[in-house]
Amino acid sequence: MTDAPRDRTDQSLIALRRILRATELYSRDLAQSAGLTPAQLRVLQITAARDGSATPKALATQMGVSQATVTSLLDRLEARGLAKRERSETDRRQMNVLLTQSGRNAVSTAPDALQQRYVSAFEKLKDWEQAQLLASLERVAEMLNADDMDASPVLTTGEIKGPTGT
Amino acid sequence: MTDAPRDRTDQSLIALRRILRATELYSRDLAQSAGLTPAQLRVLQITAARDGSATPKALATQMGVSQATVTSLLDRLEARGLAKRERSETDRRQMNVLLTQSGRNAVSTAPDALQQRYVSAFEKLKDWEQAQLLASLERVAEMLNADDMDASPVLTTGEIKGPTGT
DNA sequence: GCAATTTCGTTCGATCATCAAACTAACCCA
DNA sequence: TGGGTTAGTTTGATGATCGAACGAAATTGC
Repeated sequence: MTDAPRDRTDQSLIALRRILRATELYSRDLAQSAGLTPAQLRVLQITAARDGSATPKALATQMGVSQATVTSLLDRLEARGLAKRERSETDRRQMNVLLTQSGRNAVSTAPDALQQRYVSAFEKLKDWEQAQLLASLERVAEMLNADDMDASPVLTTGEIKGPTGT
Repeated sequence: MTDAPRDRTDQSLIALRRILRATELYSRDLAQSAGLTPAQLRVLQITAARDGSATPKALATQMGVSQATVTSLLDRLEARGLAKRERSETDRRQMNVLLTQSGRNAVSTAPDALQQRYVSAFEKLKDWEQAQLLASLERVAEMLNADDMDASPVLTTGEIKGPTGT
């Protein structure tokens, strides 16, 4: 009973962990090389990816942290002149987070190392290999995501799935 | 409707990010459900995986954090009776980190949710699909790990080296 | 054998991330 | 108009993380 098909499950888990580990360690170096913390860089990246504008709420949701945390991250980024806040015109409760020129610089100065490395390797693959890899990754993502974990930038009205029910 | 024939590279990156995101958010819930922080849980898990004994140095290396950080994590775990430290006999500079019964409990009480979810899905796949998925994951892990995982410098706009010399 | 060096872990001081709870301001609905 | 809801902040607390300085043990050089 040593190496049954069980083995494959384990191996795939190990591979998955290697992927996670590599990217995690990477993201730290990456942020550091831009003089930022991982969390701060993520705020900038997400904002940049959203066309340079985002609300704290959206950031909190997408990052999976509380709004209070986002406030504190924004405070720091603003203090360093990487982002700025502006009241929304249409809904004056909301703030629009905008990147400054410095902020945009920081984002492009810190190219996503994971992305770079991965992309260059991916594009060296043969066509059918790419297709295969893509299918596999999507499958894994599905397997992990199961339910709709919110990948959408837009806010969905409705309650927040919180395990703590009051 | 959703996607125009987007580039495969992009799509695979998106899938990869979904994987990372899912696992990251997951690991937080997971640790919390065990009354621990993610970092603390990882110390316990790594120690458990090493047969219940590890040195701070080894933990620091594997986790990718400084030794000082490990010291502080161990202080907390020890204070809560989840782990304990013992001087090594063979090399009295070293400490052996050991799990207490509580510590072992905590590890098994916090089943790796990611693992659970993934495993059950994986094992539902057809045999050839499993093989395919495994191959793909290992490939991606390779792509990310690349032999020279050194803290690569910043930018390097444009050209990207390909040290894929097997 | 002994001084110099390296390795292992800790302490200290500082910065940052993170949260919950309480709070303000704005929106919305009836 | 007022009650309920939503967006964001403030506050106070805990924890993760690091670098630098440190002590102790091992290793190396000679």
